[in-house]
Amino acid sequence: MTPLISAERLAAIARWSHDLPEAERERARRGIVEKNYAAGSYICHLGDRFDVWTGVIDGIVKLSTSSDSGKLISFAGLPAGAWFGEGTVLKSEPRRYDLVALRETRLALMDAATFFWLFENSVAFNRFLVRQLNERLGQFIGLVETDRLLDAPARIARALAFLFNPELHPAVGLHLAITQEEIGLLSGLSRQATNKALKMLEEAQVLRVDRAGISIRAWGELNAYPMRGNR
DNA sequence: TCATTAAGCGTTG
DNA sequence: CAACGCTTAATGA
Repeated sequence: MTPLISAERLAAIARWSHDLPEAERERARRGIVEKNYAAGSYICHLGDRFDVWTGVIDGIVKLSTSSDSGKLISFAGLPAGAWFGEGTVLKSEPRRYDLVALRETRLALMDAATFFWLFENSVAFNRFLVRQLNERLGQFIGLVETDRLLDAPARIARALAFLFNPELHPAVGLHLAITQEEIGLLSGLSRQATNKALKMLEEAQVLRVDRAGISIRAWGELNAYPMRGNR
């Protein structure tokens, strides 16, 4: 049902594992199982205990929450190669948002004991964690900025820049298979608004829209959008 | 009034 | 068959 991850697969989706000495890498592997989730299904709900550090093998995971009034808020999408949840595992607290599989998704789940063992014993692992947290911090600062701009193309650009981030998601490359509907779900926009904004971004030469996917020329160009004046 | 959305449907690759 | 474009009716600012 939930088999241990193979060494090959771990190498393919976990960039961090490459930097670990063989013994540590094997120890990590034996603490990771694979699990499948159907499209649209919840991986966990806000408030749930979900004490695993999680890697995306395949598919896309959406982080979202709803306010008391029922308004939906999407944070980020996590594509293949992303690892997340270190915050909640470290603090051993309930999840602060819902996790939804946007499409058929396969996850790698590392149990908390293994995570803490690496945290206590592996220099390489900690180096990865610091780099990842630092990269995320920069992303979330940008998120606040675009939240106040409330500009549809800018919001889309931000969501896509997160997905394409080479530091966090090295597996993604310059092309990402994602539908416009999924992009809309991630950025909290309708399908029409998403389509319109994507065409504007295409017009601005920051990306190319192809069937069931998005291509970018360089991550920097996407991440820099919008470049109006000095603010 | 004008803009935006979800839903349904036709087209297409 | 799924992604996308287009139309339409509802919603609301």
